[in-house]
Amino acid sequence: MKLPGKTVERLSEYRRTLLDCLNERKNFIFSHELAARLHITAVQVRRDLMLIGYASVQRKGYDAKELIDKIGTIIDSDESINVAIIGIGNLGRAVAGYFKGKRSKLNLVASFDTDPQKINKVISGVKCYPHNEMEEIIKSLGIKIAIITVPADYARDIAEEAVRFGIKGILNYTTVPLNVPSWVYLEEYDMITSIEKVAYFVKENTI
Amino acid sequence: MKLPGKTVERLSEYRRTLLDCLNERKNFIFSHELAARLHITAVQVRRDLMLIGYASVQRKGYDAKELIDKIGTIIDSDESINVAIIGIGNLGRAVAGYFKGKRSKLNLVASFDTDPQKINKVISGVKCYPHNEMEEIIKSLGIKIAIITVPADYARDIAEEAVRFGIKGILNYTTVPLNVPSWVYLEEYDMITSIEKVAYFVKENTI
DNA sequence: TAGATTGTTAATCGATTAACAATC
DNA sequence: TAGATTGTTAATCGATTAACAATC
Repeated sequence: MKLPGKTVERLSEYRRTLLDCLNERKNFIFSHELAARLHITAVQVRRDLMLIGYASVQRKGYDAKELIDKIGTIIDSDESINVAIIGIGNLGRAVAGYFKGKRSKLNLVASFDTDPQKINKVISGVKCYPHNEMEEIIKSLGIKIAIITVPADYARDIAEEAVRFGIKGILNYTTVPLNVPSWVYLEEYDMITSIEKVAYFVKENTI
Repeated sequence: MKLPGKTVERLSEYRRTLLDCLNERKNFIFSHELAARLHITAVQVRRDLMLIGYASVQRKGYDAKELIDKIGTIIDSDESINVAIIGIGNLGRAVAGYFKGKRSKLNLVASFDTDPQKINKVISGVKCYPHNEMEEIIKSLGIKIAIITVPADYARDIAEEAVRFGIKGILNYTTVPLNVPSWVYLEEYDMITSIEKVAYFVKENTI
């Protein structure tokens, strides 16, 4: 089932919001409550859940536990997926932090760097391997997703290598747009763009 | 002139690509060349530039220097805008790094944290102030934009304070959706969502 | 000239929202 | 029951792409 990208993003957010609900001992939630927590509309919630074929319990709302499981069957893989962070500087460590304590289908199993100070140490909970062992480690651990947080100048080469070694999905946090073959899924995020966008709309709002 | 958000994002990217061109001593660029570097279509480039009213030099393409200036008049403010990073952990430091050496209208002038180890030190090129001086510093320096990189549990309170002290735009990197008044521009980015999205489409591509 | 490139309108695509009958 | 909530279709909105006349 190939869902719209935006729906996939929201499903990820629904799931985490529902986990919060469970922590609050709130086991059922109405569409408008879920919507309010995420600052979207109730219609959007219902439409997304319609797309994945989940129905509420009438008069009680959505069963948080059930819906969490349902979302899992849609967006998670059957087996766990191994992930690597390439470039374990400040940004890489920040990203690594998000994996800590999260038991999910996504396992952060390696990081790569060229700094001798970092190599073979455990940084932010994950072992850092030298760049020249990338091929071996990616293949032996079956790593499928790479998060690229290297300095801009290395981004293109690193991505090309990662793809050659078998990576199937890339999350690119460098400011360099990457070129990947069609069978590799690429998601790019550029912090500078975001900051400039905020500045633009602040300006427009105050005119 | 209120441009579509997506166009604003691309203008930011055009500008940086054009700066690369100048560094390569490439002073003129055709729409399809600019498009190729960003992996978008030439039509999109031309349409965006149409929206800001920039015309090419026939047969030579766009004048990089001129277009950079033109984009500046559209997306930059007249005066510089002061920015603060709230929470100078790994992510905060990574973001701070993007400001280094960039001479733009956006000045990173302060960071805030509660860790006594960090307070009153210069971290990643910017002085870190204690959390309890936020009001004073935001007001005295006229800080207009806050980048929030604190742990999730503090996000809501920090945002509420920032808004109360005069912040007009927020870039939220925590996983907590924020509630802000309508006159504050809010941009949110959630790394977990992005990673899960990549995992979903990798799965769908390989089915 | 012929071919490449452009700016702009119209058409298409995709995502959000409005409307509403059905349920409890 | 009356009111709240739901799932789903149709309408709207916004963004991208196709089409094309104009320029050099």
